[in-house]
Amino acid sequence: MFNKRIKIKELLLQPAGKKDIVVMGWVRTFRNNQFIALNDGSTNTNIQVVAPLGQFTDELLKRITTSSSLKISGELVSSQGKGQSVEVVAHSIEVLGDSDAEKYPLQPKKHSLEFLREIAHLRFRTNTFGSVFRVRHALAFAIHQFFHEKGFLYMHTPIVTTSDAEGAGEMFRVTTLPFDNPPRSEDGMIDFKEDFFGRSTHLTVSGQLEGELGATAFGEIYTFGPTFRAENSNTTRHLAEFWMIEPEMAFSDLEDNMNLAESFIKHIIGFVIQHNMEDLVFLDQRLAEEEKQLPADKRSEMGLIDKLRFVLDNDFERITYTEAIDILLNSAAYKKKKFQYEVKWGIDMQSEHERYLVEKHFKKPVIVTNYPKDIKAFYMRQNDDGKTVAAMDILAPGIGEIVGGSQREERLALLTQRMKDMHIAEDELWWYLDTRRFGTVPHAGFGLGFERMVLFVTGMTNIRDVIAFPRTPKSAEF
RNA sequence: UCCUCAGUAGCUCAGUUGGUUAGAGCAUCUGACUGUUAAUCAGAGGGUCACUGGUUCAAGUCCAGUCUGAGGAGCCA
Repeated sequence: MFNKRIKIKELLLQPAGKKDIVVMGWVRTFRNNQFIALNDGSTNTNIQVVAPLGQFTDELLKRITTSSSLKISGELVSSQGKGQSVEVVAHSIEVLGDSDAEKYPLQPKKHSLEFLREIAHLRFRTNTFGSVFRVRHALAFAIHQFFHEKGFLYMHTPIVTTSDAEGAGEMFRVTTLPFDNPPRSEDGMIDFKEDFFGRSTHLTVSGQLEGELGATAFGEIYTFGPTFRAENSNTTRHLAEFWMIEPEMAFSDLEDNMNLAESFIKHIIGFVIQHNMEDLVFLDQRLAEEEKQLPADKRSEMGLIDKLRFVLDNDFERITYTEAIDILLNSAAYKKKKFQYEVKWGIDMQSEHERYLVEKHFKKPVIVTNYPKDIKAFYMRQNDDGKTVAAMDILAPGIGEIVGGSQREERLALLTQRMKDMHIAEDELWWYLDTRRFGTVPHAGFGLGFERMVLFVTGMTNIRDVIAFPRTPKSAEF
């Protein structure tokens, strides 16, 4: 067996004196021809490996370069140096893989995030991305734990879909037709009957409609999978391929939905605080360092960890859309004409309005409910006032909309009327409407953009830095 | 897609009014040193100034277009 190693995270907790230790990892720095800072990705803290002078040949020592991979056997001793309490004295050093220092792009120095994006295949070997992706993993794990413990069923909804009815955004087409000379029907249109699935297909923009099918049988389900939008969005908050969590609950209304969303967000933040404090401390310091370069009024009032604790310890503010508009209309910012866009009942709130509510007025996450029906999707349940729907968005400081959800319209007649009004073809969604034909129930759900959650928890500011291999317009390297 | 800004060594950047052979720090290489903490000290190598075209006696510098990146907006999660 080759892998008899101890992970560095575990090794650092061991008392000095332990013999016959095997560690493997990649070299971060090699100082003084003696001291190797070795990292294996289990933690940002390196183990210091000491190669006593004279015990190893120059030929071997020359091969210990940044990011070369080593297998070290030795003994754990208390360190004579100041930076660490224990270190490994090497008895043997085996170079598993050389790394040509002249060609290796990462140096033991600070790199810009933009540069690291260009070498996304290697950026995991930096402290920042080490922490980000360990936190990302912990969040994913906590999500499954939360829903599992609540009795939700993890449902895998399809990636390739046939319905383009939801209108959640532009879609990527999936086809095997030759695009230089596709088959055409008599009217000159491309004949998708000849295509692989015998019809037009796309990558999914949401698993919600299929999720509702699951919820109306299992009661409570969630999805957690990749989602695709072919929008030409070039922002720090948008990806063409991103991961989304979409729970759906039968026998639930809008309030149940809000309660679920709030406890869900608190659970996963709590999990990371409990299990990833070392990474959070690093990210907290990184953010503080970053913000030093900003003008004073652009800096956040709280550090990263304080912000997460604050979210955990406080109830989210819950207001209706109508109340939100009133707050905006009565705000000093409005009266001083600080808003670029008009404020009046019926508008789809702009980023500046959401930011005002979250960052200036309430200074915490805000759940806005009961939006005008004209700016929301067809499946949202109509309220008795005839003007609004039972929708809810959760707005987070620095990120904006992090959750979008609603109670769904369970009444067939009202749902089909709404579809007619919005020119959505009923026959394409016959299977969806069957849930309302056979034992319909009040139900609700929401979607949470996973990467936006990772942004919030890590304090990173660009969504391309919290997914391993970002897909954005004109960019799909790796 | 729109607006703004940027692109000079492997990285981060400087480059004056358009004027001789384009600079610095870090990294790399060579040597010295050896309990270092992004080690230190000395020396060396390293450039299609994003690309294409234009103006000019002369362009890294001015103009136009293209590409790429960043920030903001829209769309949204």
